[in-house]
Amino acid sequence: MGYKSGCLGHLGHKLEFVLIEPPFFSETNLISPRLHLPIQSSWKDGRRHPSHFSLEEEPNRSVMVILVGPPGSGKSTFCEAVITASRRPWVRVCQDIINNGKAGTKVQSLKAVADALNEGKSVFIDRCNLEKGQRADFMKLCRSQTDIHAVVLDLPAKVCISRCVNRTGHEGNLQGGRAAAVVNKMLQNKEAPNLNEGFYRITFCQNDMDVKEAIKMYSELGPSDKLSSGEFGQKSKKENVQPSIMKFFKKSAREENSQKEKEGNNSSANDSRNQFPTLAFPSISTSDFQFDLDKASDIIVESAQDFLKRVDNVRLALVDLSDKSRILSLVREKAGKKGIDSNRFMTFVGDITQLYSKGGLRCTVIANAANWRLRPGGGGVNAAIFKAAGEVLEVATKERAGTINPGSSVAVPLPSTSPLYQREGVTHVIHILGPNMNPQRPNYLEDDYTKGCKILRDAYSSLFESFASVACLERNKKQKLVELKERAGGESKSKEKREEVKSRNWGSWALALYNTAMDPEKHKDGLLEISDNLIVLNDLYPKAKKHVLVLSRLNGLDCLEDAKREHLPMLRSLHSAGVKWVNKFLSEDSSLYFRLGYHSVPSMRQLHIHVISQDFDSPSLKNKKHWNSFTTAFFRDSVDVMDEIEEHGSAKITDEKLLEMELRCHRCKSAHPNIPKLKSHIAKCRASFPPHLLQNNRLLSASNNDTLEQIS
DNA sequence: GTTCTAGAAC
DNA sequence: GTTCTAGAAC
Repeated sequence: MGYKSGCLGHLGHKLEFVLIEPPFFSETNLISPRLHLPIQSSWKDGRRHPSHFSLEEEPNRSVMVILVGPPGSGKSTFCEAVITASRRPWVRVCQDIINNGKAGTKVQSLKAVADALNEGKSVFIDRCNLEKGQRADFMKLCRSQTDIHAVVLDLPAKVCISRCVNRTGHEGNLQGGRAAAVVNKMLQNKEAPNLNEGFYRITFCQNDMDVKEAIKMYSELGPSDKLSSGEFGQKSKKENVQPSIMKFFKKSAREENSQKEKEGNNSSANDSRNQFPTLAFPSISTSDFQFDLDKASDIIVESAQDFLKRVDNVRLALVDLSDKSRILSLVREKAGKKGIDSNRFMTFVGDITQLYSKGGLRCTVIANAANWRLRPGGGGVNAAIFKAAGEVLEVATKERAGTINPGSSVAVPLPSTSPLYQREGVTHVIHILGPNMNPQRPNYLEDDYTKGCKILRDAYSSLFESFASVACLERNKKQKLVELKERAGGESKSKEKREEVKSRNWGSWALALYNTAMDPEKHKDGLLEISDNLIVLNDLYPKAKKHVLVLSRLNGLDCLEDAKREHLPMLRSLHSAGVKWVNKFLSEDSSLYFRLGYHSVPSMRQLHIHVISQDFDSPSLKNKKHWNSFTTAFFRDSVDVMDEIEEHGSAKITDEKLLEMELRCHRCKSAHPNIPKLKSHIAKCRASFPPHLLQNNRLLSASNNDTLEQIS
């Protein structure tokens, strides 16, 4: 680990200190689903799910101290003084040095804070934090077992300025003459912390004496101590500066948490987190099939983590009946260690057939630990689900499949007449069969865990993939329903609307490709290939080393949304032309990788495939929209588009909101605070591409044997 | 789609 | 002070 830690003797106590320093914040460490917390407002609520509270595990309460003060107010000195004298494990997160000793970003700080809190450490947030908005993101990271404090270093501006002017070697490089201007400007926008923001305690320090007292107070705050709540030391209320320290007993923590647990379960029906498609699943193979719990829990956590990295706006919940469940606690522990966002992957104690009615957990899809015949009975989850869903599930299952192999799954839409649908809101049951280590049951693996683990991995990956496609279908259905309602609501109005949508207003700049396609001879310069039905040209502003457009010449086929079954021959020829150029480029530089695809909502009129190398090494790639248009689901691989149109008559168009997503490396999925940082990362990232891209020839490379075959 | 620029963030 | 983003204009 790249942080320093150690022990110092202090009054006979063991003292631990932790100073964050590079290379702890290397880019690879930024791979953390938890980063969604500050970025994705939809998971604002950072509390752990009620089912995550367990009496034995409850750690001492940690404290998040947000320091508030301009440069020169002595924030760093404050932290260091407390950390060297305290018995509590503290982490100081200082944005000025977080990036390999240099100034870093807020996202990096947020990540460091989240990590420290996850480890049960207390945190000093050493940045100015003068405005409410600057504090808010950090406060969102807080979980229920952490108290948020503010220490306001409210010293006279001239004191701060003179300290800045006189200091040398400041971490944030703010020193000398320009400091005065910066401090004054910052103080103009100062918003004093308020308890309403969510602080448990706020300590104001008006002078050096106050600061000393506050340092003493925090230094003496032992691991299980708790300061009293409220505002202290504001203006001249000196009597409150030295607050009483009360012992915080574990017992009271337990009581509080069990209370929270109750409240959580009752109110979670309206919980905003319930709006995401959620898959509830039992642990596969670990009960009747006697699969090793430790191995199984590893596989569950890894599979879930991998899935959640790739798919947004979904949740997974591992469910077991008993709160003493060994598999639940193993998974909880391992998921915690990996820093998986517990709002997206949770463990839940309850009956999988009554999650909503009894537990308040809305799960649109549940998994069934099925038998190979896909028949009811046998006891356990399988019997319970078939019983709760009624006969209609048996019928619906039979329509889909007769039997199932270990390691695979079968998704069955649940008829709306099923009680499970009506009462619990379950739209699909996914049957899944895992490996069997029980000699009494079919397909006994004779303790071959190499095979067993592979099958279990396959089973979970098949389950999660089924869930993803089900969730996607449901989402589209809802959208269509809304559209239908709108149309029924006002035929004349909606007619106009549709016309408007259909004849989308393309700006003059958006017609360049259309004009070229209609009259290529006029725009011959720079065209790589012209035929009767298509044109290939270099993108005027290439976003990678190689970036060409394969343009349809069909008038009226403006964008992906317009592409229907009758256009399939055109789509196939565009694709083949693209693959041909990929092969040419690969023969010139075999180190490249390529993708061929469409933008869900293009900026330029006239249907075109982007053929783009995956280095994204280009000065024309300048902003978030550029990046996300090629690396999120906004980019629709040509192979998928052809499959979808063949199967459903049209291709899925993804939401333009994807373009606003955080910046993630397209290979290792690490998050980055801005485009320059992202670009320097991707210049060196050599992680393998996500598994999804390695399938179905979505990614073309010199080593891809099928590349050549695709031309024919 | 790009360019320009105000202002947010540091 | 500088760096970076996001929105307007084209």
